[in-house]
Amino acid sequence: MDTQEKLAELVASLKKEGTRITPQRYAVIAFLLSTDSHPSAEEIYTGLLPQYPTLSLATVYKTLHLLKSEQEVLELEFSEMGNRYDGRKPWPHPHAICTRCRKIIDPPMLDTAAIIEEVSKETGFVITNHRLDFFGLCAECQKG
Amino acid sequence: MDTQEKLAELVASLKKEGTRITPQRYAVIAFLLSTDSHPSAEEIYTGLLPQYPTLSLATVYKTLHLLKSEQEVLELEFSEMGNRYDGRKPWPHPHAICTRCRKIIDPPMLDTAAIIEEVSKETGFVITNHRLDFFGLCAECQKG
DNA sequence: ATTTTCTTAATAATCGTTATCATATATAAT
DNA sequence: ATTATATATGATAACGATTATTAAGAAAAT
Repeated sequence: MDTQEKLAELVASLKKEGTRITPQRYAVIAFLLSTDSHPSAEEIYTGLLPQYPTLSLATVYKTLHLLKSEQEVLELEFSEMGNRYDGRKPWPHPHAICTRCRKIIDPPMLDTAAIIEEVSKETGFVITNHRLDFFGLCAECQKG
Repeated sequence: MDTQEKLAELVASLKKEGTRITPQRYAVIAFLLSTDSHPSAEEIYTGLLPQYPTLSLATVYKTLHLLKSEQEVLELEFSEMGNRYDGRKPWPHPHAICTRCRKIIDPPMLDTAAIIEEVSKETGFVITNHRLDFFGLCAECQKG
């Protein structure tokens, strides 16, 4: 399924639940589905500002919350570098994060299900969410 | 090695590097080594206040930074629930976090080295740090 | 003892995020 | 198409955890 299809589907599903699709919301959603870069709220805001000069950062945050409540965006909380958002893979998955250029990429899937099963057995927890972050230097930043 | 030994050793090592061991610093370090509860800065502060009524929260933060720079405390950043600190196992390791009572426990070691090796190969990153968090309900909170 | 250097306590500043609220607008009903 | 009205927007204030600032205090060096 390509980006356009995903966009249409997501918008339709939101509409069905009674959510109004404003130009601002549409723009934020389209932006999120257009990139693998895990943008921050600020980056979404400044990225859209040229085309939506009256857009408010508050609206970006509100749209992100809306999508989060519908499980349509993954929020990665970082206290140092601010939160980042993934609209393409809005489910928990591992990330590799470059501490120099702050690039975030998705490593090919590890067997997270097996790991979670093990932790669950060892701790007695019912695991409902996870966060697997690997910090280091990306290939490009190793050269510089 | 018990807590008292660890405390003496850590204090000696800090002293050797020219760090002054003030009563406040000693108290924060002793508090951190006395618990597996992964306390917040605020909890350390309020925990010590009865015995150190003039203690400042800023001093707690500064001491935590000092220990972090010496790799003697592990800082777990959470933007929602605030940062938590682990002075007993100050190296990266997995955590199981109860989303209801906010308890944090250490699951018996997974083979994190193998996982990191795999991520490193797949991404080309040099991995220098990691954060493996598993969120859910602890055994007690499943009952309530 | 005096000087220098480091540390503390109190509090102001910071910054990403959230809340507030008057105005604007998407949608449904007419 | 117009209108009604519930909801969303934009501007900005408030928030809260952390960090910075700075005058006063304590430890070490001379």
